[in-house]
Amino acid sequence: MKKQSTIKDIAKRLNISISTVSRALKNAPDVSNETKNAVMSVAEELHYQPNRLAVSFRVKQTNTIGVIVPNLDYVLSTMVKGIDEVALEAGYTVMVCQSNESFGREVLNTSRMLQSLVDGLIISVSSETKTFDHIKKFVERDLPIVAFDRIVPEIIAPNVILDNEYAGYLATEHLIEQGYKNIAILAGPKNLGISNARMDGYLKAHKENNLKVDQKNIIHCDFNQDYAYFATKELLKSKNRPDAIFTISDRMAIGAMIAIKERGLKMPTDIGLIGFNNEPMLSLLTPTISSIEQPMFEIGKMAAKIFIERLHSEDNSNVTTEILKPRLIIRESSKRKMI
Amino acid sequence: MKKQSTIKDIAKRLNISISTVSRALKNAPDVSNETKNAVMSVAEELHYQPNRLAVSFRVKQTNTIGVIVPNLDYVLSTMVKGIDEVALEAGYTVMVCQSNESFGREVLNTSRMLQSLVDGLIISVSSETKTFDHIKKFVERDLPIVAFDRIVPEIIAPNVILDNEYAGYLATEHLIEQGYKNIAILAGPKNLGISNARMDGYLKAHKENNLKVDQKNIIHCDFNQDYAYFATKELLKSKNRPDAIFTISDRMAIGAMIAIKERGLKMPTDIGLIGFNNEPMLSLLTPTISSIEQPMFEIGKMAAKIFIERLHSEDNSNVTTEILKPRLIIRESSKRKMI
DNA sequence: TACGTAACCGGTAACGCTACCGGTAATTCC
DNA sequence: GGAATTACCGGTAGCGTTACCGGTTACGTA
Repeated sequence: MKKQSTIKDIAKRLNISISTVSRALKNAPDVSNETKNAVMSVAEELHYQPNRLAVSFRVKQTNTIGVIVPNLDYVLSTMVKGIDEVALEAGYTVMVCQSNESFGREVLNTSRMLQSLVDGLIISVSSETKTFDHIKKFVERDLPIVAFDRIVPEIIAPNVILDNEYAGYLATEHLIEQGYKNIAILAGPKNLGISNARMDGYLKAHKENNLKVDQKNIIHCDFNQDYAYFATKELLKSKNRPDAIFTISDRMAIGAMIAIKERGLKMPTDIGLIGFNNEPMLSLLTPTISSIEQPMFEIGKMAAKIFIERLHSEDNSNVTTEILKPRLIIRESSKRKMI
Repeated sequence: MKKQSTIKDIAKRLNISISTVSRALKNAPDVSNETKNAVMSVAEELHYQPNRLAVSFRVKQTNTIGVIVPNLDYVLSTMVKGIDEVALEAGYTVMVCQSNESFGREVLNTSRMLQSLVDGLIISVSSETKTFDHIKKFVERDLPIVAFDRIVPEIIAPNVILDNEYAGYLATEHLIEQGYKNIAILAGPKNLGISNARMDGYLKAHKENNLKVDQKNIIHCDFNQDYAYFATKELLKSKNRPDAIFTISDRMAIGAMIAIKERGLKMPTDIGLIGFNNEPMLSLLTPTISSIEQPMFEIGKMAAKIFIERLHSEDNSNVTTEILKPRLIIRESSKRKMI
């Protein structure tokens, strides 16, 4: 381990005090330009790199922001890229950790980060997360938190999320408008907020169109292709089989698609299908699959923006929820009306 | 900012010295069990959390390992998950940064990390990276480095990579074995190691089978669906059009597929196609597309394993290159021989 | 001439923790 | 019974940096 040069070295070299060097380095007003220049050039010469650890320790600020996500799939990794974008811009380093959808892992990550490693947290909670004590610890320490994608109780932290209800509404409304009348929804786990909100939109669209909802058309299953496959298979067996399916993720849509094809049904004529997230592959399948697109990058940027605002403001009592709008992407799988 | 309790608080509470508390907390042998228990319980009571920043500063070790990747696509994010896995296991925190394939961003990230934030670096360099001074700085400071996925000159750091030449060989050999004779390759940028290695395998397979390579069948283009699409379109126009295409990424395979379909050619009869990475969507396309699978998770784990070994060993002069084997996944797009 | 005021700069403490040295009391050994 | 060993524990320095409080010099101003 070669010795890193410090401000002390610079001071010794110039026969000035370390405090002057420190001030010169940060361009303080009470240092003459002459000494500033001298310091700068010696710093250059010695390849001086400030020891961020020492600084952070001293000023109790790390200038890094912790990001915890359940995984790094298409959606989340794009959101993280958004966070990265504005964080870097603002001079912060981002520390990304994955919880792997595990509550324990999430708690571990938060507690490690809490040990003075980060100035705050931007988090998308795992699907297992039901309690929020680990997050409250940040609040108690007055460290800003913002939640994104997956919601967290508002008392605890501001949220940046998609308008999931509207998204569900949009998808369902589109199917109804295309003449589908017996629409099933492959929802996520029963108590997952993100899933329920999308289902609310589904219900709302039915109500507005005076269609009644068959409870058998509401399927709760895991966010997962295989589950969706089996669920769809079951659905299609029933005598009053649905004529359209709305899945709350594209992966689930794929599972549904496979079951539909196996059954020999044609999309969109026999049955309609619409997914969620608009992953790029959807336009490559036959038929191409409709989906709901969310502004992932913007959600990430917004989360980081709010985070940094809170970091710089004294009063963080106002906890807001930022809701971004989705967009409906119509493709072959759900478009049976010709214009 | 509520005051965090420190070992000083614990010491005061028990009327013992801070050094004893420090030792008790880390279960040192020269502290009686009695005081250890007392310390532990008071620590619990005060919600004591060690200040990792102070510790890291003091012992000049952060216990975090920096990871820099060009992006977080399917392949890289799985590799990162592998790194995460063994790092967490070994008690390290992982700090992931994206360079967005930008050299400038990569340098920025490395230099920030170098400011005593990490104990070393696991990196997959950006495609723009041609010089390695920013990485050498780690070496100069005796901080371990390991490169993965994208290779780095061996003098600088050990590598963990796929056997790209063998992968290229495997794909090409398979196409030849299926009776294709005029095989094109959509390679990456001209000076990208990863791409050239795969091309070497392509050449080797030809040589071994006494097929000569038509230079017009070697196309260099960006790692990108659109480029691949246009390149393929051109290829298919030529009078002696290829009867098979090997692309060095799945995204490129998709681009090629679209061009092939547009041209009205059937896979695998008219033309064969094989991609690279085995992204999950390939099995959903019609036809399903063959590909080369790399052990992503294992590469990540291996990189982290080697990294940690180097962290703990004194002598890091032996710089190795770990080469993992790919696997050929045969699907419809390239299988025209019935058995 | 005396004094106020900039303009600079230096000294020191402190952040929380650990490493090291040294000390005391109790126990063991010949 | 004296020396050596063991089992604990305390004091202190210091990691690199910044914040704070002073101090010195030079220059105006009355």
